[in-house]
Amino acid sequence: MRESGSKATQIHTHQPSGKTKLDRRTILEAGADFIDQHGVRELSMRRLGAALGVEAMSLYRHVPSRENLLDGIVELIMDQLYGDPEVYLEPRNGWQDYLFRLAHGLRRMALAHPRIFPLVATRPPEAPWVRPPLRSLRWIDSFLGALTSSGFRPEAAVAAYRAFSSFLLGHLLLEVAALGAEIGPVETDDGQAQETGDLSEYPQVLQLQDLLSEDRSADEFEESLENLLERLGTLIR
Amino acid sequence: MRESGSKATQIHTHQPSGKTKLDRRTILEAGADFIDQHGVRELSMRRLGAALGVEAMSLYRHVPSRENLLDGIVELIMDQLYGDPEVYLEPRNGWQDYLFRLAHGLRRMALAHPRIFPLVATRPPEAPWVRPPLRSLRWIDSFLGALTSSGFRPEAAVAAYRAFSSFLLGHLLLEVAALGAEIGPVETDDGQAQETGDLSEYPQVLQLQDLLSEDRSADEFEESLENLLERLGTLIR
DNA sequence: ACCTGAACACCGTTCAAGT
DNA sequence: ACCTGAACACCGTTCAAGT
Repeated sequence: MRESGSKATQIHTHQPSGKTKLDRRTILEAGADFIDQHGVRELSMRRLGAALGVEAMSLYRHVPSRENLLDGIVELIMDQLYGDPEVYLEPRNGWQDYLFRLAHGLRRMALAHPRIFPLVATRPPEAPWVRPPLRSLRWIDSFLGALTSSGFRPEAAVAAYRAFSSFLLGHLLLEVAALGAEIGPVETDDGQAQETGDLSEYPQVLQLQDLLSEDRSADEFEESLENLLERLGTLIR
Repeated sequence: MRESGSKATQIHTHQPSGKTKLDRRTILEAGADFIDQHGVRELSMRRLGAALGVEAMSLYRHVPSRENLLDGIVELIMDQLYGDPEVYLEPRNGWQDYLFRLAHGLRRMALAHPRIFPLVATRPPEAPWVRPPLRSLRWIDSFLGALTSSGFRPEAAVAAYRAFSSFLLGHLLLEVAALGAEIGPVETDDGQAQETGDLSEYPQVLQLQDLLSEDRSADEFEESLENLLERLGTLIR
């Protein structure tokens, strides 16, 4: 009956049986699990309560609303980045190594939680200049510090922060979207499960379909990141 | 009582008084208007019905579900790109001019409908290789044709399509998010209206706050696009 | 042929009541 | 102190009934 050390910081499956003490953290973890398995659309307060073996209304003792719950889940997932041993808060081998590790850490996070990442990308941030996917002040501070301490002028560091955010957001969102299409149509109970129809009107698409369907996302990520780092290098002076 | 030529292809405000014939197109336009004004979260079938001066259940005669309605709205907005006189379906002054115009056309669309663009970005596409924000087969075909006819090998054209999509998605999503933050907190009835708290733990952020708050999105777009076009140029052979 | 009323199975959220 | 039952005001969607 006893569960093994249940304070693990990673996301783990919560069975209805595991009647832990029900604090905010437990609820957020269960919520993240739920979205990983069934998608955001399926997540209701009642169902999440049921998953925790508790009446839905009990959640409101620890979480003020469903909106706040979603924000909390995004924050929880972002916090996993601190636990990633490959990612440093301070640069150790120059700013390129720092950015390289940060980018790959974020990519691992996105691929580990493909159904949560769209939330990371689209939930309104707490300030307009806090840009997804680097949604936490602590990481933004770390980012800017790493660059200014490496010789970037303030303007250049901020420009780098913006270019970095937009590159990661675009690439990772497309990558998890492609992944989501493979995972499950549970999210979409309607028309978009439609097969790709008649392509005869689209000769280019028809002819290049094999190339289009190929998955080159890992290589693309590497190449685009390398290009970005080079470009950012020109900002130093 | 008579309205001026009401077949206009642009989005226009539908008052409850304007009892048009209620077909799918009318419903989609009213839906787009509604989202522009109140955000997706506020859009319910009942409220959209009311906005059209009709009982909510009547909508189901023309639209199979709310999900399908949202997809239809995205499609409607994307179709506006065909009406943009600055954007060409066929290249007229080389592939760079073609891509430049296409990118700017998409940006105009995103900025005209900042609350709809996140839907363009995140709705599951009809095939995994159909990437937002270029969500239509017709545009993808146009894109690939423009590049192959300009000397891009098939692999290079596809690589360009991917890089172009990811650049636009990242940049435009961040741009409309920043815009949305300025527009209205109607979307967010909860905690995220919080003011930016104590920044004393984040010295870099504190020091660079003015730079961070500056809006440089138009310049950034131009510069990043130019850089992208240069990079794509190296793919020709 | 097109719209509607009533109904069903859900929601998020509140609050007095229970233990 | 923490959880619950019942209730409120909403949802999306179905379908027999109205015109």
